[in-house]
Amino acid sequence: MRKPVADPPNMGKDNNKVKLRKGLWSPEEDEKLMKYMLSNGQGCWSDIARNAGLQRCGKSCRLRWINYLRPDLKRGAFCPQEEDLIIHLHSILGNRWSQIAARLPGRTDNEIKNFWNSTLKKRLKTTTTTPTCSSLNNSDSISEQPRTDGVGAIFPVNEHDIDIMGASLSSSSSSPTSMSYPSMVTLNQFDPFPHLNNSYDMKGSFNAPTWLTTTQGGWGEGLFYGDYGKIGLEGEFSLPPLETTAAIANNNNNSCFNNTAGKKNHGQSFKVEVDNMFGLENNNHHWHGESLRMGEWDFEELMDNISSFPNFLDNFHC
DNA sequence: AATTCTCGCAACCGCTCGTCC
DNA sequence: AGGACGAGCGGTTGCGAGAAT
Repeated sequence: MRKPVADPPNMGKDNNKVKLRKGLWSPEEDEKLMKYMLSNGQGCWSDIARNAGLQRCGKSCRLRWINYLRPDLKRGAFCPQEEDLIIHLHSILGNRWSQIAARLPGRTDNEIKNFWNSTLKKRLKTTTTTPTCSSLNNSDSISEQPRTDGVGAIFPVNEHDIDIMGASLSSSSSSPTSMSYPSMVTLNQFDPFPHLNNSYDMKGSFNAPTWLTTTQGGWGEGLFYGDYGKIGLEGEFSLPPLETTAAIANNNNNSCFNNTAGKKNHGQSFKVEVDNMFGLENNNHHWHGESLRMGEWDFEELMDNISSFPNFLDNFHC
């Protein structure tokens, strides 16, 4: 946080040389920007700054709107599902915060980035002290590989990597014993826009896409039961393994998180069939196991496919 | 009670990309 | 073609609050 910069002495004397304010936004500035945006909508940000009567640069206004004032923002702590989704998406996308944010309704890239850097990164790091996953630090070490063509993370390229990722994610999932979840009441009370479709139903179900579905060979128990009390309790569940199986593909209802017959598969290797996962089998993009890296994908197409998971984010209630 | 340390997060900075002229 | 401009993104900074000493 930064100190609000005091109005410079000459402010207003010369409209052409008004010094722009920096630092924290005052409630008055927030109100001005909010009112302007709600009545005029988005446009050229430098015009918005000027027309709204703000001594701010357009860039600053844009940031304030996106990160704080936007009515559809969800506020409060990240719920465990969001955390796991962030970890998973980060393992795929790397530090593409805006891409990750686009898949977390109501969350901003800045928020996710801060959360990652301040919380998840550390948590993942501490989990890597275990011998089973020491060879690969954490999802960071996956994602921060040199990029090709500006494309993000390197996909797990072999079964070992996938296992490691699973181990890495496993203990990163929040345990209810170590995290305090914000209460529903608190969040709703804090919600300045109750009329909007913010969902903070802490008991709500998380209908995951088909590719997250648990099967016999898929996710282990203790993971994503759709019941917060169960999530991560085992501390050793496996990563949504960037894979699916034919069985999963056939199981196209929202039965995920409810598999009680699943067995823990930590330590096991996954069969990776990314074609199924992203529906790429008709697009000449095939998973070649050992050698395929993220940079070789059509990134946008990949993300389109991720986005197309049925009812995923729509049913994502935290 | 005072001081120091640590952490979370709002906001800035610098860069890239796309568009327009 | 290339310069100007705006939007957007990711990295970084620095302040405030709470915890620890």
